[in-house]
Amino acid sequence: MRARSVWPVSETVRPRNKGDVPDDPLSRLRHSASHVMADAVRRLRPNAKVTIGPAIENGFYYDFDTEPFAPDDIERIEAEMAKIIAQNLAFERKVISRQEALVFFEGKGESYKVEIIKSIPEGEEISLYQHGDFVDLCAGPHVERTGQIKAFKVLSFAGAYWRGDEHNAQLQRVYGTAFASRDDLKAHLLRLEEAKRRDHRVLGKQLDLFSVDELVGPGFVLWHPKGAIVRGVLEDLIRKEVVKRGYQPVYTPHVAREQLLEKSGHLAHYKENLFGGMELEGQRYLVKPMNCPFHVAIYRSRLRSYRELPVRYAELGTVYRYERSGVLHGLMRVRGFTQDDAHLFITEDQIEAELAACVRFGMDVLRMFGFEEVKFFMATRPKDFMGEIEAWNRAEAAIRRVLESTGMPFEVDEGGGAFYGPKIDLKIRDALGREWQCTTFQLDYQMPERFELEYVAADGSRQRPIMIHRALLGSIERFIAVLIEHFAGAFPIWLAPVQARVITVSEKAEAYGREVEGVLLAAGLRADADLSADKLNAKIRNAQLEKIPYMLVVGERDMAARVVSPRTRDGKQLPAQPVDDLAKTLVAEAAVPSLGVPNSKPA
RNA sequence: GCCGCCCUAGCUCAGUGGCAGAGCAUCGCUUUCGUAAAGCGGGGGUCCUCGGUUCAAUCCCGAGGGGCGGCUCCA
Repeated sequence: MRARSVWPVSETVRPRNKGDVPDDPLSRLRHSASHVMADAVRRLRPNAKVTIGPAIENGFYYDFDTEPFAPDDIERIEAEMAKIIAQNLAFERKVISRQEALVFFEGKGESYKVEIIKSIPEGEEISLYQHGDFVDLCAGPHVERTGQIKAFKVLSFAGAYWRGDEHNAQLQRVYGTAFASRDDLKAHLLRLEEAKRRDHRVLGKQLDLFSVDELVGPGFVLWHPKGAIVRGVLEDLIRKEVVKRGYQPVYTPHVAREQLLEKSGHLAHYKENLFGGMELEGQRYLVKPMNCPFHVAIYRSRLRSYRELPVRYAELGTVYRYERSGVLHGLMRVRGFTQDDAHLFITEDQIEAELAACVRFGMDVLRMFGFEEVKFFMATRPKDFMGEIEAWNRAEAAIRRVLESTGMPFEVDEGGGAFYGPKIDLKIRDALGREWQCTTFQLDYQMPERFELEYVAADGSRQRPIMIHRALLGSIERFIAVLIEHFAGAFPIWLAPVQARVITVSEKAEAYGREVEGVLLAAGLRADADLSADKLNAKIRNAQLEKIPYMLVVGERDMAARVVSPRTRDGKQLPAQPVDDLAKTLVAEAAVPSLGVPNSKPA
């Protein structure tokens, strides 16, 4: 907003102490850029009301109450910002009383600012920041002068709700970013382009991995043959590892009576996410949103002894959850997905050993994909929790001990737990430095209680087991999306839908090409042959675009010498060699990694 | 769900209130070729759906469907 008078110069760059306001130089720069942007928008649209404009992880945004922006507003706002920056105005800070602040912003008609002031606790300092004519309620800190903002960019517009609540006014958000140098900005914009290039939705189409069909329904994934191979490899791997570690595979139905989910508590806590209620013969049925109640049903199918605990049921369970249409996103956020799920039924004194084994298992699996950098998170009791606080405290203490015993640093996500128990989450870091949470281990005292699960203890008494819900990859769909983006579509050979393609130089080598393909297939490799009338260069190009790890060129020369001329997708040509030799090499290289032995390099 | 933008050939995308276009792919023919696109020719469209305005709608308006960017990293 404009002020006629300029505040007396006081401290400029001084943050007020407030825990969650970041105060690194870059955040300061970006927050200052957001003020400049707000000023620019106000110059273009004097009636726009300002709200908030924080620095965020890779830039900043500012929310306005104004008419929606159009794409070409980006340039206009940038041009206006450039002027403000060229003026090299000083950022000035002033502390005023609550009353002065209210009068000032009410006078400007800045109702959002008034609301913010009213929400500031009594006794806290209220400060204004001004550059030129633009004054904003702001805790700071800021840079000294607008001229210090040397590299910025307005990125996009979006709708956002006041205070993030959809019951509140719809605001217009402008996203931007700023960096200390033009080179840094350029690098960031390149990263954004790279992320776009790796978008699993784009690659999924290009590589013919999967699709989502309007007729089938949004959020429901169709796995094409090539995507199905990737998924199959993952599922086989999980099935094998799970058995090695003492789990028992089970299968459960996709639909169940409403009572099951009522008993599990899902109906009460998950109602808005439940898919399709149907009524048949006077019974109400629901599509399963989680596997746990079904595994519980197996557990309670007969009396259990302490001797058989821990009981570990594993299932690649497909679940359906209704997600609001606006949040669906490729394979990342869908309405039907498969979890590499498992439920462990254990005694209280098995908690630590089992959780520790889970953590090891998770780390081993993640390492197979080359995810070495893993962060640990502990999520504690949320607001809408079920059960007794004492049980929660015991569970949280156990989790803490396990995490501490691993020697790995971990962060605590207060209130981030599920409604039935606290959890451990693992986050991986992909080739672009983005973090993804896939692996999760959740302790649950509630479900056994609700279903009155029991086991007979050594002294003959009936005791209640504790459950651990765990998923390593999480949702297979989402995990594959992460893999696609991590590898930029160039899967390591053990995951590649086609591992080797035979490319004939001309029709003259067709029969030999088929023979070579046969040898590869017989060796257990996923191979095919391009016998089309395309020229060699075109065939190579197609194989490159499909990101096939090995191309085996066969022409008359190779045919005569009974060899193949291999080329890798990195563009390297390997010496011509007998097919059997190469097949052996490839089989070894394509072996599915096991026990945490990595066999993957990110693209 | 909400706000904005988008929906044209299998794919990527031009375009117009009055015959609907390109490149790639596909099909046919020619070429028989040595490491990232051979040449020529043919076929291919309810311009997302429904309704309205108009002499006339792919285009303008409305509703619906689908997609994309977002929707508290708080003054």
